[in-house]
Amino acid sequence: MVEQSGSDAYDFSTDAGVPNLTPLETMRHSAAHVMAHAVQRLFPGARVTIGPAIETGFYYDFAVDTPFTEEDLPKIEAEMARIAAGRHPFRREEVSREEALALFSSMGEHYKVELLQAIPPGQTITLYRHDDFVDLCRGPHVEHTGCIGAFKLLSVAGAYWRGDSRNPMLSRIYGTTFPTKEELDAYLRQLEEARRRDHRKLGRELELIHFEPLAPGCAFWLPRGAVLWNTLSQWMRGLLLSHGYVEVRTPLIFNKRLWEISGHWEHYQDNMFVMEAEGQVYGLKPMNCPSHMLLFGARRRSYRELPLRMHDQGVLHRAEPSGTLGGLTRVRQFVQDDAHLFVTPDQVAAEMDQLLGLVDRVYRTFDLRYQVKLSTRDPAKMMGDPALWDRAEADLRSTLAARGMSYIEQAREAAFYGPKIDFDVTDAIGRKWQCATIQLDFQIPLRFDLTYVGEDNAEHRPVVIHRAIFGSFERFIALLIEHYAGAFPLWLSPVQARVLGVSQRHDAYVREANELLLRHGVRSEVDLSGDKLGAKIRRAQLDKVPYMVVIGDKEVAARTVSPRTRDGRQLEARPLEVFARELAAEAQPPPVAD
RNA sequence: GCCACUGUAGCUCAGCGGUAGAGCAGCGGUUUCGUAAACCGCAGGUCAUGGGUUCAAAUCCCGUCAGUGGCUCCA
Repeated sequence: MVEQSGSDAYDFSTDAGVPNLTPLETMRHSAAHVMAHAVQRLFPGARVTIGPAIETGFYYDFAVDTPFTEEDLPKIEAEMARIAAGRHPFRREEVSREEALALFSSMGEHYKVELLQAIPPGQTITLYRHDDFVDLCRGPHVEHTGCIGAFKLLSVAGAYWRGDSRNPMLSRIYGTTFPTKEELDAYLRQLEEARRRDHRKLGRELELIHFEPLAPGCAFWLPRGAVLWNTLSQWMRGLLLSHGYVEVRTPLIFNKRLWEISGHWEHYQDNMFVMEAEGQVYGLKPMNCPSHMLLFGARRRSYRELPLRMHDQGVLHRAEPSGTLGGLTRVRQFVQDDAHLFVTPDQVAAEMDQLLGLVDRVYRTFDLRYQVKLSTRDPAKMMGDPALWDRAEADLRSTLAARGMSYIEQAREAAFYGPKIDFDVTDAIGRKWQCATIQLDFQIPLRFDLTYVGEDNAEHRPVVIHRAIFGSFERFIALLIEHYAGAFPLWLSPVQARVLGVSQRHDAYVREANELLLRHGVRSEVDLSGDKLGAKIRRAQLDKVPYMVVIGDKEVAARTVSPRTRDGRQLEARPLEVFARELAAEAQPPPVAD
């Protein structure tokens, strides 16, 4: 439901200054204090830890013997309301480290003691008090507890202390607050609205996808979902082939020895599906790169072949932990619009530029907004030649800048094998999902001992770029379903037209019109139910069919059709042939090149 | 994997210790109807699953599976 923001008001280790909270964040953070106060009144054993404002509200993590349940929330809300009504002023207090340690030790707040010990020497330590509650906190806060706005507690969750799964699990309560009741209600309504366009709900209602408990994390694609998939898959092929890619198809199952070469066996065995046959151990591929490395290395390669752009829509499997699965956004079986580019170091910048253009073209085609993240080296775990890293990171920054793309840079977030650029898209309920990704890899060519023969007749090491634009078809389609709320643009619509007769007397011409549309390549179907036209229209609307083709006495007599659009417009009657040609033309996919 | 919650007909949900219900969808019939729901009838469920408590369990307890919201993870 909520995304942890980067601005943790208690993270003393990374920010020496006073946090610069917006008024809304200040109010939310103060609400977190009031919630902690309420919790400690109701649950005297609860120990406080941290409780920041986040993008959608606030949370507070508590150490308790028995975790909170949702039934506890109304009680806590009621107690918060009492504290708010008391209008207790927030009081800031600077104390010495010793005073603070003594205070929190005496209170048994050992998590606060641990936080205190992490504060760098010389930094001012502040307490914030209201009524009889005290918390270690940098502030700022609102004037008094009456100023925390219209609040609501939303959910409980487990969360590891300091975000580390080796640490104890704390009990987190999420809440939100807004300056006015109206804004809070608007937010809650917006959450409701978002649930209506959830791809899991629409995917079922529109008969796109299906799941079975016997195949957790693996989607069935129903006929209409399969149309979506195939349409996107073909369009992507066209786009990539027109940009100098070649397509390959590679095996799903490889001998364990391949995974030992690639390093997966050592690091990611637990996330792989492993099987055995005739005494040999095999693994289902979790990614395509090793197969592509084998293909590149299968014969001598010349510099004249580079850049070599190898596309593969192969099926991948990852044994994701059960607790992380969800709808189409996190699955165990998926397909990426994957490619590996084999390039010389000199070609990196130009390839990056082409890729950024491709990514932008694709996301503009679907009106999807994305956020760009550049991840640069972590000196502690980077491998390879630092000069190569220097140049690659500089290339990435300059190509991003040259295209005028705004991005956030995340230092130390790169993989050990090279820097990367990720593109995040937000789903209906505000969660961010990584879709497109561009990753430089200096290590894998080494592991597979890949070389090409240069102009100088000597062997050279290529650089590999892993890249996907949709990311996975599964996740991308989930986001498209939510983005369009199931009302796909014509070229993607699983059903583009449905032919509806006013009465069953018109059935013969209804069938004829449908067949003509099909022959023109339009994805058309008929509604031959005995229902009245109104009911057929209603059903087509709910199915989000772009064109309803109405046929009655007039149309039969004149050999015309009367189209109605999904957005309720009634178009003028026109000859059947004319409509079929118009629709076929309008249903063409967007161009893949200018 | 960890924390919390949920699992009743294809879908949405009611029932919450006395032995299963509605609407929609489906099927049959009547109606032949011009732009978001015609009418009548029928059928459909070992109440996720395995165990336990009880005279009696969909209802209470435990295990398992799956889903949902988070946390960790996402090469």
